Amino acid sequence: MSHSKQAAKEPFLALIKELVLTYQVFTQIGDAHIRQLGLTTSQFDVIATLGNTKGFNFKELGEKTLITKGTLTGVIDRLEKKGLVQRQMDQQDRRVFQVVLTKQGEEIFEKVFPQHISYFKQRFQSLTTEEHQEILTALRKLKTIFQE
Amino acid sequence: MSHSKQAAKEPFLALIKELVLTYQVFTQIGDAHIRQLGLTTSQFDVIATLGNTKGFNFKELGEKTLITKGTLTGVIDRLEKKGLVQRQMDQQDRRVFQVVLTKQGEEIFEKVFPQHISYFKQRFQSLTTEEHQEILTALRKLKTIFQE
DNA sequence: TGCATATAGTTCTAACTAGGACTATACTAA
DNA sequence: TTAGTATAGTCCTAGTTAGAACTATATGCA
Repeated sequence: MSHSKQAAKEPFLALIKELVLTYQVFTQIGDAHIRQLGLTTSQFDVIATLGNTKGFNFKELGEKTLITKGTLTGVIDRLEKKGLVQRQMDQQDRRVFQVVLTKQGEEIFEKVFPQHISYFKQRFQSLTTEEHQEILTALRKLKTIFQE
Repeated sequence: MSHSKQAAKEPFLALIKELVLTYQVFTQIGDAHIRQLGLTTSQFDVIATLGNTKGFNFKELGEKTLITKGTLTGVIDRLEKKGLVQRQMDQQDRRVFQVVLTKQGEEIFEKVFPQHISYFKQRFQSLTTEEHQEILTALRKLKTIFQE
């Protein structure tokens, strides 16, 4: 969504543009950091979601990471090939796989996740609690608009 | 970025999560609408950017649409194949192509762009000018944090 | 002029993306 | 039991994505 030349006429376009830019900047610095750690964003998300849990099936994992099922199959394939996660049969329902971190996956989680967290945490130090709350409220309001 | 279970401990994660969700919801409804019109988001962005202009070269187009050059080549290729845009030689600099809408591309632009705009415009009606300004300010603040 | 460096766009690779078709399994109601 | 329907995950397709290597052209400086 660019439309910058229209933004004067339609002020809401400036808002959308700002959302896109903010997200873009966020993912760029986040992705760069994660890539340095040898993972993709999706792979990191999966590992972060599975960390400190007993695992989730594909459906749950997809809902939590916002990765759609078709994509998730590939992401899990690659993580499994790297030895970081494992598919486990579900006894109750043979259609279902539980995805769990391997020992190696857990090590990565414990090393990489706090690192990534603190990478962002620093940047948020400058926000007051009030500002934090304002931004949260603003984002929720915006989200609601899109959901109407 | 999921990390929902950590959000209690690290409040800034809730903020990040909300940003991701908001963006996700926005792109989902936007993309769905654009897809109905037979275009991808990137293709739409290019057409929307080129509309009512004399065209842009790849560099300018990339900056405006936030599409990186490597990706842009492919997007333009496909739009060219559809007959919606055209590469034009630049007389001054033979490394440069100007990308312009074809007649057919302009027709699409004139039909589809206002439709898409109004699709979003409706949803923003409910915002007061003040709320609008608050959200804009919040997004800018958040973006600045990521840019530090 | 002629070399060094910069820039524009293309190509390549690995991965992600949504959506829909597909397969296997489970559930539900007659 | 059996037919119909729902669900879980996979496969397939077309497209996007970033980044890095590459080619062609331009520019700046000696």
